[in-house]
Amino acid sequence: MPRQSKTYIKILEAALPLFAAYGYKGVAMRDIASAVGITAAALYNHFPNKEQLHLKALEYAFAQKVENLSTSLAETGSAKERLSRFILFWIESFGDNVILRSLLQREMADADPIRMKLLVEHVFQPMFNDVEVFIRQSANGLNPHLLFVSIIGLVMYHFEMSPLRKLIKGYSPEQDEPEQVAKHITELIQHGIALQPENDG
Amino acid sequence: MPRQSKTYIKILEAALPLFAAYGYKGVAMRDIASAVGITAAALYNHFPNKEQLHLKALEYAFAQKVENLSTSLAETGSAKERLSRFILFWIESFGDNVILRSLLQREMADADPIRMKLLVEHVFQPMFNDVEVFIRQSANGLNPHLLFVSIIGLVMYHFEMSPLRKLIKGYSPEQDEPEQVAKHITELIQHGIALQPENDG
DNA sequence: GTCTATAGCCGGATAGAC
DNA sequence: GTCTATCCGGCTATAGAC
Repeated sequence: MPRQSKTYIKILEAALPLFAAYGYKGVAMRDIASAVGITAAALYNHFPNKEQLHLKALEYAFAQKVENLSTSLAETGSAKERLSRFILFWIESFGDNVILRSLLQREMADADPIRMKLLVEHVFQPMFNDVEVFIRQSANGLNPHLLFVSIIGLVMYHFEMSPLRKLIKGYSPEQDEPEQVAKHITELIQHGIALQPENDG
Repeated sequence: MPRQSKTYIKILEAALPLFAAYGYKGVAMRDIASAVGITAAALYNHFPNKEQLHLKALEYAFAQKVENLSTSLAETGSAKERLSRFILFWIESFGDNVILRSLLQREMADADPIRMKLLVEHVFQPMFNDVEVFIRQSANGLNPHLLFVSIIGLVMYHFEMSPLRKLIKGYSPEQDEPEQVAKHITELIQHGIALQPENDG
């Protein structure tokens, strides 16, 4: 395949933070162009239209992540260790990374079929494959699919809610620390909240 | 305060599903007007501009929900029952309701301070107040704020991911049933996933 | 491959008749 | 309070010179 030019990559990398912050419709071709240092007309030498530029940018952002998957989730260590690694990987890859997290957030809201397929192929399917066996043997009776979604949601929502959570009374900044979030989630998933047992039959 | 006219309410109710589906920038004043059955110019007899219409629509959508809060979360029953009621309330109010869920999703992505404040005042703060005591006494050592976010995230993400989850291998439609999701979440929060204990000290 | 200039369209908002 | 008509700005995309 033909090697991508340097400008091509520069465009993708300039576009990603803009799409993340303002959404597809909130970003003008002029905005991307000026972030790169060229004019809007020049963009059309590299992409046929805005939609394709957006799609290639998403692909560029998420395809890179796949490579790190299998290596960082190698099947070693205790169940507890592997769970911790999985959670930490999500936090570092998609939670604590404002750009990737916002892109994911906006894509799920728009729910465009083509982009959903892209995300499943590059992120969620490989991820699910890597943890399915682990999840299946660990979870006592819990459906693997549901549990997969639960763990991801547990991670992502802490970061998605960060602009809002700060406004709830009693908030303290330490709750935004990735380490605190990771610890909390790991603890919760492993043991639950231990309600006072009344009739637990 | 002056009573809102019938058309005023009709406009809000016509606008909400549009904003939910296409986002603020994805909806034109002409779109809202034609959904109501009037012209765009007529909208300006009721709202000064698009931004205010949007804000009033959000307020209308979420303010209604507050009233149901305290009644449905009355402080009766066992801890387990109250947890179940809380989870079920979120699922029925914001998860299974495509419009409210999508609105929330898009607002959190945009993170506009004024709208964040609106959501906190009308939804999250009252909700947190209602469950804080309950959460505090139940959770052994877990931070109430973090746990509050965890429970909400656990609920919401199942629904936010629904357009994407269908594409992951091994998906079955029953996983989308609100009852299944509720059961799964309640079970997970209470007991965790029960990893093989190795050194749990 | 980038520029300037511009076509063509769409969207928010206003003016003024009814 | 709603209409028609219209202004104006911003946007995607193209044409053509360099």
